[in-house]
Amino acid sequence: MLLHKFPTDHHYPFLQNCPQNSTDVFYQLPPSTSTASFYSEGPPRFGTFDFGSIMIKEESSPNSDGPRRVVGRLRMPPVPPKLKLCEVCGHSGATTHYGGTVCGGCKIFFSRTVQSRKGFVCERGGQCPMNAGKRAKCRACRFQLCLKAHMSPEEVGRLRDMRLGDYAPIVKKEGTVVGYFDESSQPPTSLRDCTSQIISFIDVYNCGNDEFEVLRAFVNSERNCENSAANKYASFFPTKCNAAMSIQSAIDFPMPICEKIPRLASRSEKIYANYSPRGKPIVGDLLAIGGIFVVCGGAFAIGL
Amino acid sequence: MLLHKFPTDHHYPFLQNCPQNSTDVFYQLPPSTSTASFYSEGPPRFGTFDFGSIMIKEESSPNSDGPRRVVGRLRMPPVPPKLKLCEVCGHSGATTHYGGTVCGGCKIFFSRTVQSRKGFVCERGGQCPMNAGKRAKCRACRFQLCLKAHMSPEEVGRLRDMRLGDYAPIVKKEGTVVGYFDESSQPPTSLRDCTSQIISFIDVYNCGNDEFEVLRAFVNSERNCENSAANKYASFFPTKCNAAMSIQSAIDFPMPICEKIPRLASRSEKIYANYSPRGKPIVGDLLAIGGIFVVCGGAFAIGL
DNA sequence: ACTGTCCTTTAAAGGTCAGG
DNA sequence: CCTGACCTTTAAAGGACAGT
Ligand SMILES: [Zn+2]
Ligand SMILES: [Zn+2]
Ligand SMILES: [Zn+2]
Ligand SMILES: [Zn+2]
Repeated sequence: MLLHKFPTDHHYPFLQNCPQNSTDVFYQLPPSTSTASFYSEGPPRFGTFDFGSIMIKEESSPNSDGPRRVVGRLRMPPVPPKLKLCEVCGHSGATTHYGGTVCGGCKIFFSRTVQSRKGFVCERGGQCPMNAGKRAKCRACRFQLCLKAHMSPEEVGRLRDMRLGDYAPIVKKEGTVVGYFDESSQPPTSLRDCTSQIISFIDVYNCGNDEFEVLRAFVNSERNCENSAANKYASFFPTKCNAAMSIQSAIDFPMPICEKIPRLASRSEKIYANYSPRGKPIVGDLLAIGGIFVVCGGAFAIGL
Repeated sequence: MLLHKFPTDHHYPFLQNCPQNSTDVFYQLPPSTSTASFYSEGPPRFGTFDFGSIMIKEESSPNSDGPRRVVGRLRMPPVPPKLKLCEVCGHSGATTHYGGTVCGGCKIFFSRTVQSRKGFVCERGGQCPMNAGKRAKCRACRFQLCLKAHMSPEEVGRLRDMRLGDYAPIVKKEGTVVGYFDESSQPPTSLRDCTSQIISFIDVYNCGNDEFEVLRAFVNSERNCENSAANKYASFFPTKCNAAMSIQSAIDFPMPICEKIPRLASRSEKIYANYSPRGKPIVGDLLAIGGIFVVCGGAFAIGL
């Protein structure tokens, strides 16, 4: 039996009922005050209006029976944790991860899947039932549900990219999850299928010169194609890098825009570069061949 | 000219130089290792490949002269901090706050300005010089520069809203900073001007049913209008709250959608609600009068 | 090798308070 | 009052490790 924490990370064990009307109600002083952290001392008390360690600095009408005004160190008011359900597996205690409201297990599953650059194919038609017990049964269906929950592959690696100074905030757009296939459709295995997918993607977003979206299309495509033909084609090209090219340029002048970097690079910079499907870090994973891009970082090639 | 759409600068600074080959290079062990935090001991050393407190768990060929493989606790590699300049005042050491790259002073200035719901008018034509020494001289110009730096008023209060469970991630759109006036234009004082600004805004975003965008328009407008007529009109209406209405509904059936809440409420929940110019928390600051909305939370009314 | 829980670290929001 | 340095708190990313 696995242990489950409710909720996973953050518990706000504080008052549940807030006053209901707007007549002036001032905080009553607790019998004793301390400067210790409000959040770290003693068991939580519910149903009462307990402000623990509020520091009193000023009082009006100090010995009247009327309300007293509390000024000074007022911590953010406690709120009961709203237990949300994981949008992938339905598990309780979900919080926001990579753009979706998911549990800790689905969080780490998504992160690892994106970083490994693996693609999965459901063996049962792409309609596997998903719950806390069955979520690990089919990785293809689980990942598809992650995407449907609006988890963003490009969020994986954000923290590393920020430290390297290469992070640019993601501008979310409506209907972001495009380019992945429906779970009901078969993954493409032909060059034609992949190409049309990319074209559709570019069409939808009208962003032919935006490398970021291009990368997204590749990452998406990668996930749905056979991992064969590997890096066979990489050796045909020189290793000079140039990712600052548009799709049109790549089509007009097919050329490699990176070299392959092994999955487990030997220098940490390379490892991190390999992890990030966004901006600078992705450089090292793309090739343009014959007018189409080929993702090869994870021993992968579209069609061909 | 009323509307000013700021240019979007989402550069994706792609690579200039990539490593040229992928020969295996393994980490060399440092002379001594410790389990203390890599980040907390001593100044970071740059330009060398120093892994500080890596815990060694496994080595291949332990006493050969060849490369050694390091496995286990690998901390994120240190990177030199990139000192950025504040986009408002030019001060060094800026980091990301409310969507802009600004210094600590401009961060807190922006937060307080948004929360106070005050509007400023430059007394010198809106072109005041701005640097670390002069930034406090003109709040109008400073705030305008904050907006130009893409700081978002709706980011203020995000943390409080998340704790209350009312936070919805902001979907950024192109040219988000619309609805504020140029510093070179005069703030509107007529109902006509304000209305046309709002209409333009709705036009641009095609989001007539999106309360969030409506609120943004109001906050923007509020900042550029006379703070007169105060809450005069609030008393004309009952105090029932209802923010779940569309613009069209408000125009078709003018009605109050909130009650006024005093600036310094006596209950912390209301204080926080009053702080947040976004989503649910704003309830308490809006009135619909005669088909137009009026922001009155901070003793404010549009035109009229 | 994959999973999931626990824990650390990071970026950024928010609170405090002395100085003006 | 307003300002800004300094500090705390939060949400979420990332790392580690034991279980399977
Ligand atoms: Zn889940
Ligand atoms: Zn399946
Ligand atoms: Zn500044
Ligand atoms: Zn000015």
